[in-house]
Amino acid sequence: MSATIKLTLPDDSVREYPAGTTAAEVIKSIGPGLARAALAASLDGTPVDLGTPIGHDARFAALTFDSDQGREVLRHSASHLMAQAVTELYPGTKVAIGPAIEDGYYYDFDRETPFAAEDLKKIEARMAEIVLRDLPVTRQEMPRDQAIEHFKQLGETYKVELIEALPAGETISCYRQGGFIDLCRGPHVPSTGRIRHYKLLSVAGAYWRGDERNKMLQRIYGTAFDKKEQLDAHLAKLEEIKKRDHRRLGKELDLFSLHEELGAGLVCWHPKGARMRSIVEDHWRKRHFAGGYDIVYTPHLGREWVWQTSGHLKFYHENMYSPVDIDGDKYYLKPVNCPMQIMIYKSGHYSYRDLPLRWAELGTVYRYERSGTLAGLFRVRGFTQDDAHIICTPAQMDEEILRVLDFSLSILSDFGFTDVKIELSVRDPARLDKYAGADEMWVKAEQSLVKALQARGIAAERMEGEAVFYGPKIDIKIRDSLGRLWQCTTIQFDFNMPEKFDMTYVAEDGAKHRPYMVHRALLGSLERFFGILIEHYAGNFPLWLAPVQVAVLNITSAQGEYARKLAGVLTAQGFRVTLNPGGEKIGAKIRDAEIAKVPCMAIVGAKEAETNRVSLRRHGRGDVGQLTVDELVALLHKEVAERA
RNA sequence: GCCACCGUAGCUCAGCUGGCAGAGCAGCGGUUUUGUAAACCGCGGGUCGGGGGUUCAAAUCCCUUCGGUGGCUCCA
Repeated sequence: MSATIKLTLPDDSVREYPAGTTAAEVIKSIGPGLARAALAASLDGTPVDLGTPIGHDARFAALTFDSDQGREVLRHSASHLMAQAVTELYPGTKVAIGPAIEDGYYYDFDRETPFAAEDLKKIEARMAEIVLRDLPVTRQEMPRDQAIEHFKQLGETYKVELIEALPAGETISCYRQGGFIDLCRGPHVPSTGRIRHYKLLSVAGAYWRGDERNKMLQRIYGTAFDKKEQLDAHLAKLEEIKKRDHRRLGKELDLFSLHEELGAGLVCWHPKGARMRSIVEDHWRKRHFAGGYDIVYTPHLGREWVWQTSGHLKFYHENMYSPVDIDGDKYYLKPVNCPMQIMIYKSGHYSYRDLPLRWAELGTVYRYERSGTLAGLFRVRGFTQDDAHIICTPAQMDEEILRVLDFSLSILSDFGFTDVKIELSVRDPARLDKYAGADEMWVKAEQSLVKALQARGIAAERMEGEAVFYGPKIDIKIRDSLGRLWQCTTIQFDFNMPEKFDMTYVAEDGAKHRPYMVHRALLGSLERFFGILIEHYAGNFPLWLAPVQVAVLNITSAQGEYARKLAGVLTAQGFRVTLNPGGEKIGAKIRDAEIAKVPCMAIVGAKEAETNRVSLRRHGRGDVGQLTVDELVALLHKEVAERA
């Protein structure tokens, strides 16, 4: 080992230190501010403890909370802190795993009595104490056998199981803080005092290793931040998410309902929600016709033969409902639309000149989802997919994929979603045997998907092994106004159905060939998409989507006639208008309209009635001044057209 | 499906360790005619999610079932 080592910092500057200098000392030499912020360090990209002596040349970086790795270290340390508090408060509790996750961390515990909300407060208080103790967090390595023995003696059977799963001969690292020792790869913050701003959020059940055959453990979720403002902002965001919850807004704005008496996961669209849905559907249809699609309708159930042929009875049986008996035949509610559309295809003969076919459908499907997974509009048992199937020749494939990608992104942007994340899911190269369809088809299909993404300069994340068994796919996730990602669009090749149903077309050579088929759901499910829209806009819908666009409010009943006429003019212009001619004060009428989140309030008193004008008040913005009725109509038309 | 928690009027919620079901808003009937987020008075409304049990007595305790919430799991 040389006496000095060279460390390359992120700005590419190189500094020399005596060999064996610790990461903390290096950071201290860079600057006191950085030393205060540093949670751990990174050596050639690998995170290490601040106390690690450095013995060789390397790329070096301090890890602060600003980096993903730094955040992970702090939160992982917070999970250890929580586990220590729990084991101190409730002796005999076994600890399982406690990783950092997006936005926080959790730890799974095995304890007879469940944790109550009060327990979280107690645990938090104990965590605060341990922080004050400022216990050093130290790393300790031991051979595998010794580690197993050690945790056996502690009665930590889950840890023993974890270590046993590690390869033989591997050195096991543990981290100790005070009397608490945990199996852990690390790194961690140097002492418990370094964890300052944290909060326990919820308790939930979780199976050991995520397998429902295993014991149900108790998981406590928490989060941790480096600065108080960050934690406060995060908690404020959680509050905001609660406020925007589509289940709450759906009720408040009278958009939809679910009923115990009707059955779980079945949605009733109220007039206002249905109005919005019809606007979404109308736009969707208009764009599809303009985009070269035809629209089809198919039934809600079909005979056993269809589902046997498609393979759903074999592979998707758990998600399908029991059959209905019709004249002694079994009919199943459809969980997907494709077989029905294939029936349409099979009713004719197609030549290569007829392709590509682009068939879209708002098809209502029924899937059994386990009761615990149901959630508002996001996970239901009956929903309408905006499904489409593209049937094309190999030569048309590239163009069709590019076209459907452009089309999807364009429609998502119509609804205000321009920030998207795209994933390309391909085969698991290690398990090529578990996929349907010829190897050549997979290769070509994947090339089409890649080419389309490249043509648009889209950096998609490649997901090895995430393809469904019947074909590769592109998924588009949209980012909402709170930064959350929602998967909507999926563009999937299907090499299975054309085969199963023996779909063919006659090619230039006069022979029958197998067409390529692509499934595409764009908005996904109308129910779910509606839920996303509600939360994205927090119920403050843009004018073109708002179920009620204008509330006409007269100041006294003397303007009743003028108000009625105005409402009539706006309605005739195609706007959605309500009139509140009642005897309340204008303040009360305005309040009602504001609470209903109506985008425009047309307020008319004596002055307006005389001059054929209105006073326009915008939701959330207040009075924006007077304008003539014609000006109002023009303004509304313009705003609707812009979908602003 | 599993674990925890929850279910009281249309909505939001109060009702402590068992002792005659409450409030605000909404609704309805009046009065009020009002200038940018709540006028006033009055009235009606509940088998306390359903079923069973314990008890002299159950919204309250126990069992069961349905539904919801947070997770786990699954997602052709």
